[in-house]
Amino acid sequence: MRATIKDVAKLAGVSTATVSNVITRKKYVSPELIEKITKAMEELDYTPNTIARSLKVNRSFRLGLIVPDITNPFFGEIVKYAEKVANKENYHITLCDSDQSVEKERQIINTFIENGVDGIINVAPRMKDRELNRKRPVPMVIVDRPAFETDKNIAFVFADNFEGGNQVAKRFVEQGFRKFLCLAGPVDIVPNAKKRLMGFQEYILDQGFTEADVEFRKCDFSFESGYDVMKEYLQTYKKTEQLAAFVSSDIMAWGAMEAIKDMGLKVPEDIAVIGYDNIFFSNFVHPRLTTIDNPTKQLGAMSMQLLLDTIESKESLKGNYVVLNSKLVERQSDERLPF
Amino acid sequence: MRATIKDVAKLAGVSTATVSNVITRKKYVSPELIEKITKAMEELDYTPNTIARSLKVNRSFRLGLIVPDITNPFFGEIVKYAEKVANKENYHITLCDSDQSVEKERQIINTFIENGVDGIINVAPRMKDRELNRKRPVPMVIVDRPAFETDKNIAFVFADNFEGGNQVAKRFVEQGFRKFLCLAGPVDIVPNAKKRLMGFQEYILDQGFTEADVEFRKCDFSFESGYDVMKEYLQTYKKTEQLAAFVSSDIMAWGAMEAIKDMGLKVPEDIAVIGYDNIFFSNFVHPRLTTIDNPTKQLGAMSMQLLLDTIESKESLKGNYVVLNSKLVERQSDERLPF
DNA sequence: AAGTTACAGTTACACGATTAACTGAAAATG
DNA sequence: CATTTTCAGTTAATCGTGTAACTGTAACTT
Repeated sequence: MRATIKDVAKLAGVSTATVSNVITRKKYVSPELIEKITKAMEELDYTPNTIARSLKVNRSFRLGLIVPDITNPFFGEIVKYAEKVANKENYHITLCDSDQSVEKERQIINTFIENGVDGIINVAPRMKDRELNRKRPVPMVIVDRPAFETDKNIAFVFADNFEGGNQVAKRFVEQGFRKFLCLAGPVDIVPNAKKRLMGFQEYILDQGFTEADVEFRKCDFSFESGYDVMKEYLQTYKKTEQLAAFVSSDIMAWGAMEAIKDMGLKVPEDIAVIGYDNIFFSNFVHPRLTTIDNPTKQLGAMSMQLLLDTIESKESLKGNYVVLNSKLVERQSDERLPF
Repeated sequence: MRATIKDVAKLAGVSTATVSNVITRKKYVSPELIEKITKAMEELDYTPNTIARSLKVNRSFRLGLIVPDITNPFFGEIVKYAEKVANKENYHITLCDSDQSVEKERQIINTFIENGVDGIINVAPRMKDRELNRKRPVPMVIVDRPAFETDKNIAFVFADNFEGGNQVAKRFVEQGFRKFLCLAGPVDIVPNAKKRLMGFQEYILDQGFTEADVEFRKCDFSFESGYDVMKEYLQTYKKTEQLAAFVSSDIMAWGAMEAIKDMGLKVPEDIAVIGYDNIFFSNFVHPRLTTIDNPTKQLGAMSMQLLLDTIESKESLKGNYVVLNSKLVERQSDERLPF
């Protein structure tokens, strides 16, 4: 049986209050007693019962973390860095995978609250803004997704995806491309997917190109959809000049590049490709994928820091926006060549 | 403020015991009271305080999960499936990333126990057998790693990596290769890395080949080490016939294939490659990677099921071994060609 | 020296649930 | 009808902490 604070108190010949005081360091205890108590704790292999403490102080030192798919290294990285800063401050993470289902997301949030987490980090939620902003008894920070401003104890940490789409377009235009395609993500469901597309389109149109110069197709961010949609697009494609394709997630871009190869075309010679996310392995697919670096490390670390700061300060989140920068990382998949 | 069981009892005009009984369904309560109490719970938006319950019943319904690197999709998949079965039985997962450090692993286990988890799943631990087998107050199941038999409330779920290495060798030999290389993982630290190598070597030697026919190099399972070690190997490499390379993790194999390309050679024309793990994306690198399917789904699901079963039955784990099968998945990276 | 202050350490209650032991009225028994 | 049994529901203890309120001694004040 595990030793309790009473056992320690008895062995050390003091009251439980004194033992508690040496553990929490909230009151002065004489050096001799500290010594005696410490010895007793060691002898009994005592370790405080966190659950009992949680009940008493009404804090669990646990944080709930929701991701759409832990299998995706993009989310894996966010989790990793978020966890790093949580652990440094002695908080623990309860992870749940929502499988991209709004229903599950809802249910996860509820059980998190029942389980008494001190805060929630919700990565790329699929919920509608309105539901997201519902008042909850614990602070929640939303990662990788903007929303309309609010003050319901919630905050947002995300990269500016519109600007990201912009950068891609700028790059293509500056290199002299004149025919554009965007394989967009699920623009109806994922706000960032829409932002990427809009940033891309707007820049190009601003440069004097016409709607006919910049086509787009809807996908769902998965490898398969990148492959399928690109393949279908290429059925009716006639090469007249080098096409510039913005495939708005790396995983999807890998799929699109496979489709291009399978159709007997080459990247970048026939079709230049730029992705989005900068997943680690994108540096190693062939050709190395030019992409927008989505700052996972900062997304994870900053959102967690923000959450912990508000928990520790006992203040409320105030609907703050933390907007991070993305930058283009130039590799080989988008080289401009004589056609 | 959150409503408590007392508030519900008062509003419904009954004792807290009765409320508790309708929640836990352990005793008969008349339909009328159930009705009244349910209404009261709804009105107050009551939800039981899990922490208080945990303290009382000495169960937290939380499980600790340790992985070496959550960024690696191989571990991501294990986590995903483990979590799925845990949630189905209303358990929650606390995830920690050990960053492959034994010291962190040790510390994580300790805080898990302090935090009162009901059980621990330790994926691919880096600890030595002896420490792993130390008696602990909670059951622990070890995933993706064998160990010497023991009965200290511990169990093991893993795939037979020796047999996996065997299959790779068999495949190569049957296809008619006669010159072999193995880029092995960290054989001193990770038992499975050693098993893969041994399974590979033994089969080949059993077929009458000599030690000179089958070289090996030590790596650390990372992309970079696959790249670096292969590149270095190729410095002194003279092509005299098609080489068969077993690169014992997919991620490492991607690196090795990049190195091969960078050195002006081709896969599989000059060097055939087989990986290990069957990470999702290995189906999509170019050429599609032939590999051993490491059954992540089963590893995750079965280990969790085993853990939950013993927790629910209040029995102890008895050092059981659950050995899963792996199978070769044939793709394009190992095609045998006229040299 | 009497009265006040300071303070190390203890007593006892609270956190929110579960549950063994109890109560008392109705039903069953002979 | 008297006695036992049954059982829905209550009372009160308990889980392992933290902490406000209290105690008693020693030091300080005047």
